[in-house]
Amino acid sequence: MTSNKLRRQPLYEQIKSLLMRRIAEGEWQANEVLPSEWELAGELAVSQGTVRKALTELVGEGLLYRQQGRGTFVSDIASDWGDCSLVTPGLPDERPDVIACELLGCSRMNAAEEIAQRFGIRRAAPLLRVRQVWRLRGQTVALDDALLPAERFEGLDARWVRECGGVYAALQRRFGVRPRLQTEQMRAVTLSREEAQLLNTSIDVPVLSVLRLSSSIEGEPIEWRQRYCLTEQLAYTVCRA
Amino acid sequence: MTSNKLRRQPLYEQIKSLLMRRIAEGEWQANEVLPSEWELAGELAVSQGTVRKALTELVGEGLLYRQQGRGTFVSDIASDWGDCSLVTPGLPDERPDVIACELLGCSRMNAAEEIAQRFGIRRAAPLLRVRQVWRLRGQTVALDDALLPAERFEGLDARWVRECGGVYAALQRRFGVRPRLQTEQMRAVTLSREEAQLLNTSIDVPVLSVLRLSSSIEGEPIEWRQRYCLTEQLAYTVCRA
DNA sequence: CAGTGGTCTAGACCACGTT
DNA sequence: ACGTGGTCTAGACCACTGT
Repeated sequence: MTSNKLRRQPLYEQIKSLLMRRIAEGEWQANEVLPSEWELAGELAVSQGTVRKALTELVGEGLLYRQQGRGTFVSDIASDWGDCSLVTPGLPDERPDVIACELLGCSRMNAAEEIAQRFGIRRAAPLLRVRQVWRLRGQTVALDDALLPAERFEGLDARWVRECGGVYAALQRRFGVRPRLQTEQMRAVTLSREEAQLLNTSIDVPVLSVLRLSSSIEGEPIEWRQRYCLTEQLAYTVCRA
Repeated sequence: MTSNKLRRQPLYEQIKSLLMRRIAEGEWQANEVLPSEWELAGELAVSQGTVRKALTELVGEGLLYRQQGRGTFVSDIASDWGDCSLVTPGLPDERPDVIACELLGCSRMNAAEEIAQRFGIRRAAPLLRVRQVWRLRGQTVALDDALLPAERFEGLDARWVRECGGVYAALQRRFGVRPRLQTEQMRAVTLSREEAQLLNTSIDVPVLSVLRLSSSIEGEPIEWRQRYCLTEQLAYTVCRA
C-alpha cells in the first residue's frame, strides 16, 4: 500500500475507498467475485487481516457479500426502495412482488432555503426533480417526488433513470454513489387533487406519506424524496435485516 | 476459556453470550465501564483479539459502546420506541421531545392461529397483552397494543412495566432480553370508535398504523405490537444511524 | 505518565465449496 | 486436493484520556 507517512486515515479506510472507487468504475460487476483476500493483500502490499477488516466493513455497508469457501462478491444494484417494500398487511415476511417503475419526468428547479441548507448548497441552486409512479400487479400504488442537487450529479437525466430502472441505480452506475437511507418520516395524510389523480384514487382516502433523506455512505446528503403510498390493501414494510 | 473440544460455536460467540448474561444479571449497570480487553482476555484465558471481536459485535448490536482511551461501557436501557421517534414534520434531525408512557393495563389472552405460529408456540397458548398510550407535551399522540408470549416471560406484569417505564426496559431488566425491531409495517388508516376515544380524536382523522415485530438478538420472536400514531402535527421518524 | 481502545502484522489452523 | 473465507493467537505500535 502506497501510504504516505503523514497519513491520518487508517490503512483499511484507504483500502475501502480504493475498492469502492474500483467497483464504481465497473472493474467488477454486480454478483461478480473479487480477488481473494490474499491476492488483494499482495497487490496492495498489506496484510491479509487488514484487507479483511476493509472487506468486513464494506459487507456491513451492503456493498459486498461473502460466501464461505467461494469468495467475496459485489452486491446487487440498489433499488429505490432500499430495505423497504409493499406487502400484504399482517404478513411481514412475505416475499414482496416485483414493483414496476414508470418515470413521469425529470425537471430542474431552484432550491428553497430549507432544501439548500440540507444539501449544503447555496440558496436557489439548481435541483433535479424526478417524479415516478410505481405499479404492482397493474395497480398504481405509489408516487415519488425526488430532489437531488443538480450540480453534484451533472449529466443525470431521464434517459439514465429510465435505462437503469430507478434513481438509485442510476446514481450507482453513473456516479458510483450508493445511496443509504438516513431517515424516513411517516405520516397519514390526504392528497391534493393533482396527486390523487396521478395515483388514480380519490382525495379523501387516507394515504401514507414517507419523507426520506438519503446520503452517500460517507454521509454526504444525496436525496430528499417525498413518497405517497396507497395502503388500503398494502403495507409499507421497513425491514431491518 | 473452558471450551470443550467438540464445540461448534466460535470462542467469540461464547464470550458474547457470557457477557450478555453477566450484563443481564446486573454485574454492570447502564453506563458503567467493563473490565479492559486485556483483563477480560486474562480472566477468560483467550487472546485480547478474541475479546475484541466479541466486544465489537456487541457494540454493533447496541448493547455496548466504546470510548477510545476510556473504556467499554454498557449502553442505556432500550426504549419502546427503539430508533424511532415523533418529531416535527420536515425536520428529520430535530431532537425528539421526551415522550411519556401511561400504562392502560396488562391482561392475558389466548393466541390466535396466526400469532401462535409467529411466536412458535401452540395454538391458544397464553399471551400477555400490554396497552399503553404515549403523551407529548400533554397531548395523547400514540396508542400501543403489545402481545408477548406469556410462558416465555412468566412473571412480567403491570408493576414491572410501570416501574421500568416501558415493555422493552422491563424485558431487559427482568429477563436480560434486549428487543430488536425486526420489521415495521406502516399504513394510513382510520380508527375504531374505542381506539379514537383512547387517542382523544375523532374516527375520521387519518392515523398512522405501525405493526411491529420484535425479536431478541438471537432471533427469537419476542413481541407483536400494534401502534397508532396521530400524525397531523407530528411525524413518525425511523432513523438509521 | 500509565492505561485504554485502535490499527497492523504474521502465522496457524478450521470449515466450507468446488474441482 | 485445493482455494476460499472464518477463527484464533501473539506481539507491536499508535492515539486518546485521565492523573
